[in-house]
Amino acid sequence: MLEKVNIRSNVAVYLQIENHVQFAIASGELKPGDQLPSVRELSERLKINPNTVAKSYRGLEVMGYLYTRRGMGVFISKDIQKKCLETCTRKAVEKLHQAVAEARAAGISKSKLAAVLNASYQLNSDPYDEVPNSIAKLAKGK
Amino acid sequence: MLEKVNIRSNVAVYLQIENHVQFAIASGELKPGDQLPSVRELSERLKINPNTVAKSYRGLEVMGYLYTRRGMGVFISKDIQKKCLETCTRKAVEKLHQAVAEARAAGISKSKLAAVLNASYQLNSDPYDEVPNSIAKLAKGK
Amino acid sequence: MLEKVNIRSNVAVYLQIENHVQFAIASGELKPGDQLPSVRELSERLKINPNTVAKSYRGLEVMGYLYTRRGMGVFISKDIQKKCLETCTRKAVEKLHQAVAEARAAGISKSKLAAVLNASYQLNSDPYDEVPNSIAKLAKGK
Amino acid sequence: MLEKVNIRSNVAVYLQIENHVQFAIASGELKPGDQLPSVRELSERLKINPNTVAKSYRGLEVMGYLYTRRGMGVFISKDIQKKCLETCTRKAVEKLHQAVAEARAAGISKSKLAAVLNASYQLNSDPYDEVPNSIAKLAKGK
DNA sequence: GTGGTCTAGACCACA
DNA sequence: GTGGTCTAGACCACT
Repeated sequence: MLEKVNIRSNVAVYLQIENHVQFAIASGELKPGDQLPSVRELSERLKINPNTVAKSYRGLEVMGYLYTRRGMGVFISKDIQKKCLETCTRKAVEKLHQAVAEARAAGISKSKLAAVLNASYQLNSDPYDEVPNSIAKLAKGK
Repeated sequence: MLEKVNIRSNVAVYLQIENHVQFAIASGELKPGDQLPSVRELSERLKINPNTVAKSYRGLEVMGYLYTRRGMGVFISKDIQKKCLETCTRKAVEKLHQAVAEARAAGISKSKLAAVLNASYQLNSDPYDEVPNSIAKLAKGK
Repeated sequence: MLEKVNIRSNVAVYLQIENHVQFAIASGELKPGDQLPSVRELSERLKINPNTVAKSYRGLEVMGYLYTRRGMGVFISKDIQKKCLETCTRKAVEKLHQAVAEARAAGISKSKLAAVLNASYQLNSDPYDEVPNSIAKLAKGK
Repeated sequence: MLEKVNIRSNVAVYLQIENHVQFAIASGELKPGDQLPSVRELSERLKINPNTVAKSYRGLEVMGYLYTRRGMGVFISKDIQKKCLETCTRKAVEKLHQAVAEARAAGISKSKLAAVLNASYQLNSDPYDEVPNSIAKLAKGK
C-alpha cells in the first residue's frame, strides 16, 4: 500500500494517510481483517514521525474503519466497506458538483468539462498528485 | 455583494471573501472601477474581525484584482476580467481533476461521474451552495 | 472549571479532561457558546503539555461537544447538552450496574449497597478522587 | 470455567482472566486444591497467546490465589477464599463509589440511582455481561 | 493572541 | 514486537 506521502502538500500528512486508507477500503484493496503496517514500520517507510502515523490510525479508528489491539497491531474493521464506499462517493460527488458549478460560473462549456472528466479518468493518476499538463492545457482553450 | 460568510467552514474566512470577489469579477457582477465596501463596513456586516477583511483586500490587491486609493476606498482594477476568468477556470479544472481522481480511486465508474456532471451542470446552482438533494442522491446508487 | 489533574492516575490525562468537560456540559456548568480556556492557558494551569490539552479538545470536537475556530478559540456546541447528559447517564448507569452485579456476586447485601450509594452521593466528592475512608470502611463489614 | 474472552474489550485480556478466576474463587465455584487448565490448554481454548495466560497465572500466584507445582500444574491455594471475597468486595465498593460520583457530577438524581441499584440487584446477572435492556432503559428517563 | 501540525524521543502496557 | 501516552519545542495559518 501507501508508498509515498507529499510532505509539502497543503493537505496534512496524517490526512493523506487517512484518505489513502479510506480509498483502499472503498476500492476493495484493503479487506476486513487485513492487518495494516505497524506504526513504526509505516513511519519508517514514509520517513515521517511515528506520532503522525499513530494520529492517522487513531482518526480512522474513531471513524470505525479499523480497530487496534494493543501489542497486536491495527486491523481493518468488518462490514465497513459499503459505508466507506458511500462516504468516499459522497465526498467525491460533492467535490465534483462544486467544481462543475465553479466551472459553469467561469463559462466553461459542458462538452469541455466532459472532455476533462474523460481525460482525468483515463489517466488513472493518484489523487493529490500534481494536475498533469494534459489536463491543465484543457483549461486554456475556452 | 457578499452578505454572509460561513464562520464554521473549514475554508478560512479571508479566502471565502477572496473567492467571492474573484467570482463576482469573472462573472461580470463586479465591473472595473466599481467600489468595494470599506474594510470596516464589510467587517461589521459580516460580523468578523476587520483584520480578516483587510487581509482579503490585501491579497486581492497583490493579485492585481483591485487597488486602493487612500481616503477614497478600494476599487476593482481595469482589464482584469479576462485574467480573472482564466484563473477561475484553471482552479475549477484542477478541482474537477482531483475530484475525478478521487472518485476513480474509490472505484466509482466513469458513467456515474458523467451523470453527476450532467446533473450538476443543468442545475446551474451557485458554487459554495449546499449540494442539492438531486445530486446527493446520485451518491447512493452505484 | 478544571483546576487539577491526577498525573499518576491510571486514567490518561487527556481522558480526564475529556470526562471533566463532558460532566460540566451534562450538568449545565458549561453552556452552549461558552468559550473554553485556550490550549496554552489550560496547559499552563494544569502544568501539562499543550499537546495533551489539544488532544482532549480534538477528541471532544470529534464527539461533537465543541467546535474550534482557528485563531479564535474553542467553544461549546449548541444543542448537545441533552445528548451529553444521556451519554454520561448511560455510562454511569452501566458502571453502576456492573458494580452492583460484582458486589452481589461477592455477597454484599442490598441494604449495604444502598448505604454505600447514600454515603457516596452525600459526599459530593469529585469522581476520580480517592475513595474516602468513610466509604472504604463500608467494604469491611459484610 | 472461563470459556470466552473479549478480545476487543478495552480491558486487557490478562486482567479479564485474573478477574474471572478471582470471582470464581470468591463465589466458591473454584475451591482450594482445584486444578486450573494448563497454560497451553487455556490459551488454545481462548485462542490467545500463551504468554498472556502465563501472565495471568503469574499475577494470581503473586497475589497468593494459586500455586504451581512443576510438572503437575497450577492449583487453587487453600484458605484464600475469605481474602478473595474481601478483595472483590472492596473493588466493587470502589467501583460503586466512583459510578455514583460520576453520576452526581452529571447531575443525575439520587432517587434515579437508587432505582438502578434496585433493578440491577434483583436481576442477579453476571458481572461483565452485557448491560440488560431493562437497566439501559433507566438511562433514558430522567 | 488563537489552534493545527509535525518532530524527536522518552516511558509504559500489552501479547 | 505491538500501540498509547506524554513531553519539549518548533513552525505554520488564521483572527
